[in-house]
Amino acid sequence: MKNNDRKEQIVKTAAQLFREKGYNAVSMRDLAKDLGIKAASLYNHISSKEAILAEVILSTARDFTEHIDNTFLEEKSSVKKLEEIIESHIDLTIEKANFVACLNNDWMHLEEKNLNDYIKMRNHYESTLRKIIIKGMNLHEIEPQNPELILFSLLSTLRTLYLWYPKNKHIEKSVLSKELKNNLLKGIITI
Amino acid sequence: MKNNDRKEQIVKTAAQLFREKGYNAVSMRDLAKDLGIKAASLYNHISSKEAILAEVILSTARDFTEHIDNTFLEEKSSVKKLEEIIESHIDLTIEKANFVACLNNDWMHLEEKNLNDYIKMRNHYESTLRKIIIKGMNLHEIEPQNPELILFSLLSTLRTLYLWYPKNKHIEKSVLSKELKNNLLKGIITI
DNA sequence: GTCTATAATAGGATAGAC
DNA sequence: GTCTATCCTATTATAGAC
Repeated sequence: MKNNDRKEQIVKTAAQLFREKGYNAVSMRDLAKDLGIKAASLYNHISSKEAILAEVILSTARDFTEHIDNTFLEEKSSVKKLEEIIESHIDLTIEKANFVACLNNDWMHLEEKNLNDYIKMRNHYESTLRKIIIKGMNLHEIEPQNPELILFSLLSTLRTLYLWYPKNKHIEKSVLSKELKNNLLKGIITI
Repeated sequence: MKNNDRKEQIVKTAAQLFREKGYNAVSMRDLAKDLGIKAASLYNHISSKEAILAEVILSTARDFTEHIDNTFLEEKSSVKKLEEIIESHIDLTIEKANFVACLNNDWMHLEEKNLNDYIKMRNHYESTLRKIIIKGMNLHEIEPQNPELILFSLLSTLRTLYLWYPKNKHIEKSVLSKELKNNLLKGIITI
């Protein structure tokens, strides 16, 4: 097996285990067992357990960052931008649920430098979303409310979609997208 | 110090540490250190680390269960009941944020029997809330949508309020309550 | 009720053979 | 690239002195 395939496989399997049991409850022996190798062999592909976590979380954080940066720059209404953001969360949740779950649950187990990078990206994400909300408010597209509360109620739902989706896989993505937008936006959009 | 005071103090301190670092990242030495005693002394008050977690989580789950059971039995509209449920989440989050955080993050580290009890209570909670939503839908108080999605988008926000509140303590509870109800319900209530 | 000492186990990581 | 063997440390929990 080529080195990079193996590494990818390790990271992917780790994401699944971390999601199920939490980072600290998964041992390198557990991970190796799931891959059908011995724990020592893992270190030919990765430098440490934390490096795996960093790969899982930071790659996913970069995905989210890229999406919102693109959306931010578009020439569209704020409401349309919020809809695109909702869609990007649905897409990423469906595409890599275990990675998104890890990002949500285990970021605090990153060490120094990786933790810093993650927090920077998260702050950037929230601040970009905040700008979109406030601009929408100024242009009377969005109800004048506490923007922090809107930011929170939106993100809290989008960030935990990974908990809900597996139990409701039967729902069409297009239906989910439409209903979730309705659900989250109708409360904050001027009629 | 009386035995029960000490036990309460242990559970409360544990909840704070679990919230900050996650159950598995907190050692009995860490916990003892915060209490100014040695790890071995903890076992005069509690039987195991997991028993502390169970106390934290199950007591909080019982609080939530009691609240929703009371609300369910009242002679009020479904929307009024949802407002009461939102309020109970705000109250419990403010009152015992660390406990609520643990319940959300560390329930999967409960063992056999306690895990079972927790999941039973959670299922009961969700099924009661589901009934309220569906009744409201039948009475045309709530927009006809996928009830599972409404259930999820409500709960996802209410359950993670503990993440948001500490950063926004300056907001008046009455304002938070009013704006959050607006935010969460206006999207699902018939105009 | 708290201490010291220690048992028993599990964890991350490395060395070196193949 | 994977293995066995092993190091070193950390962990939960108990025994028994004070």
